[in-house]
Amino acid sequence: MPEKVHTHFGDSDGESSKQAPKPISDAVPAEDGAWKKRRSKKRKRDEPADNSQPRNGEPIQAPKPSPVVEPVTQEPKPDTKPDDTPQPPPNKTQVAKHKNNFKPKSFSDTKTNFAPLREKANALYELRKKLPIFGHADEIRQKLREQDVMLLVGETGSGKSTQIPQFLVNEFWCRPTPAQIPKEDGSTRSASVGGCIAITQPRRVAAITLARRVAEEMGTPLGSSSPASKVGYSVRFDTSVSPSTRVKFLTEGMLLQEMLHDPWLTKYSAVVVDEVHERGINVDLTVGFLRNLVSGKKEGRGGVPLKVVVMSATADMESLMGFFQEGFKIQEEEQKHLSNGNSGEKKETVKEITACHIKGRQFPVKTIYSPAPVHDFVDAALKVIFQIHYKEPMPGDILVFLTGQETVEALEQLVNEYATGMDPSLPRILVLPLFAALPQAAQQRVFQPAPPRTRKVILATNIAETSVTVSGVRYVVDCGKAKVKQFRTRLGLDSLLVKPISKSAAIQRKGRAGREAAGQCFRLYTEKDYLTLDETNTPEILRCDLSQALLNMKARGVDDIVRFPFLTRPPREALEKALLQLLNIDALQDSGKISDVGLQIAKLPLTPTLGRVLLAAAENGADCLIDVIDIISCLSVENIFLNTTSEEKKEAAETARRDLFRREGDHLTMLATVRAYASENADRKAWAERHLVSHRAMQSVMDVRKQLRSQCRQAKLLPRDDGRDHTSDPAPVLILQSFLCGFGNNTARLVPDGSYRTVVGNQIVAIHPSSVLYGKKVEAIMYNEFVFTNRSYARGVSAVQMDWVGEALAG
DNA sequence: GAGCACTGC
Repeated sequence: MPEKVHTHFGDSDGESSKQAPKPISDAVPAEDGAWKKRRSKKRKRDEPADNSQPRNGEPIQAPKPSPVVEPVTQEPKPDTKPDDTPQPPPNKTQVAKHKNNFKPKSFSDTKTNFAPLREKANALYELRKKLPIFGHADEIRQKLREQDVMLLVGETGSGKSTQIPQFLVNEFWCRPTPAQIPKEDGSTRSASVGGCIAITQPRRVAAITLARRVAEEMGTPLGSSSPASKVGYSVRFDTSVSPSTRVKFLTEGMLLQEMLHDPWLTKYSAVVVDEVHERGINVDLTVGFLRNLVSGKKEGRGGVPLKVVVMSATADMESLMGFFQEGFKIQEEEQKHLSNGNSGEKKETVKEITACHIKGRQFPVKTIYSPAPVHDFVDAALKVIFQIHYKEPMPGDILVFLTGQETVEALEQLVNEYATGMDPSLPRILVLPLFAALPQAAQQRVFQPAPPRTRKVILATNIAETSVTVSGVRYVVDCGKAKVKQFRTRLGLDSLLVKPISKSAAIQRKGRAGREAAGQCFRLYTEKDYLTLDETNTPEILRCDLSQALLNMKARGVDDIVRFPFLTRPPREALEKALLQLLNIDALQDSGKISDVGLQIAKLPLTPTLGRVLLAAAENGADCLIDVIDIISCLSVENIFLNTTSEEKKEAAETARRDLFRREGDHLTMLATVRAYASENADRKAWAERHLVSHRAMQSVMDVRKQLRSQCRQAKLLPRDDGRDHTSDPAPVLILQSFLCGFGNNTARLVPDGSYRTVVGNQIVAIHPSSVLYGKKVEAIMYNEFVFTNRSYARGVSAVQMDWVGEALAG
């Protein structure tokens, strides 16, 4: 019997609310967790026929003009006479010389006429002047003339990501500088150092969007569209730069990759590290290497300084300050040590790290806590959604943060159910789910404006916290939880668990309500609970398998891992485990130095284990390698098989996929799928739809495959001109044995009670239901992933023989 | 009987 539900949400800010909350619809569920019982009638969500989706699974992008143009509330300040006005267009003769195959992008029509670009830039300049950061331009320039390291806290909406590079690009220190660089034999060579600014981003879309925006603001074409382009970007599978590039946006991974070849970053005068607060493992490595660079002697740069700007949205700058100061202190002590006894020498001025805090432009967001602890946040969210809908004026969409697909779909169904019983005089409700596994076209619906008299209710996972901005949101409902992946060193297994978020994540979620107007954030937890949350997110470096990070460091000559400047030092146990794993796959010599195998693996865009598999396959011949590359490509993208959620489709899917399934397991099934997809020359998209295979995922697979093949050709693991179609039958035994070279530890054998137990550690493990071997009993299995969700699952599973496992483990 | 979010010459 549905009870009458009253709004429990008090107003925590002490501001008196205008009126007492009204009771909301009678039609709100009574029992806790009622949604859990409704899961049986899930509706289908298969990849729709749509040709407009971007290629290679590029994350969704809101169709908004730019990531930085914020609503303007203040009067423009008097003109500050900046010296970074848009550049005059480069002369036409220069452009005309390069007539051949520049990828025409959005600037194709302006290849020889930059006037429109300039006009646009001039118009944008008016907007730039109003950004909160704009008034700080001179201060920032001045500080960086004197110091090499700057920490910059810029709240959301401050404009830091687009403006900082433009403030700096015309500084005197930002020009290419002739330098003498010592060679190994003691002589020197002349080279030019600097001239470019790099700005790192954690995500690909962000790097590309920002580059596009800054190019517009600077009145220059983007990337490779013209040789005169001053702004470019570089992300995996897509690099767009020109000989004149001065400002380059890149992903952190890309900068790390560049550092493998150019450890002194000689192209750059400055590196701007953006979004440090997100603390992905790549950003930790980046700042570690950068600290070594700025506090060292810079011999590889011929002494030319590198400016480093570290930017964050949260004010936790103290640890970063200490981090860079420690680097300078160590350097100073070393110098003191060297010049010992020479006390008359003038002491160099102590280097300082400057800091700058820029207020953001956000509208106020009122926080409303739950007065009592919430047991079922799906149920609580349902009530709050209708409370908002009944009480609050239009317009104003609602963004609800949930933990995963399951809770999103459950709440979706509930909201739709109760919305049908609503008073028809009320505005309608449009429920839109949003999570990464959702097909592109369904994700795009979130960005379309709501029909008239309709309120959008977006039910999202963490994807909406950082990766995606939805406009129109004035109300945020935050369940206070998120799924977090945690690597457990001792068990060698990943867990995906629902955990409370951090304060800074809670603030981030709340901020999503104040981007366009004043908003409200309903927290489905008490204020007391909020106060007990961690300040910041746990850095990824404490939560993941470190073997790839360590191999990266070793490949850059960091032999003593313990002395590496970690922003947060991982526990010794985790480091040791990673070292052991690298030793196991022969990536390291017994001395701890990197081996030739290790060096080869480090250059591959793969985890060390997958890299090892690739090298092992190469030893089994080119045919085997070609096949293993196909499989590895599948393993390094999202699931290639679509979920078949509806009953009718399920049977059709089984039939359609039957010719792809291989009894050897998931690996050979993936191979069959890639081969069939690749040999489909007529219409791959239709083929994918027929077989319920994700076309988006397969496009990424083809990108990775192409990249890996080309790298293997370069490394002479594959013959140069292997243009011919690969048609020989696969050799399952060789393929699986190659995989065992990397995954020998990821094996389990069937025990008499019918369950599988790991060969190393004797732990119980179940085959994941997504596997073709689900429910099958074989002598032994090898798997790519060992994950704990509700129980321990092996994912990416193939049948193997125990004697192969023995051989692989014996080395 | 199941899928937080990112990323890589």
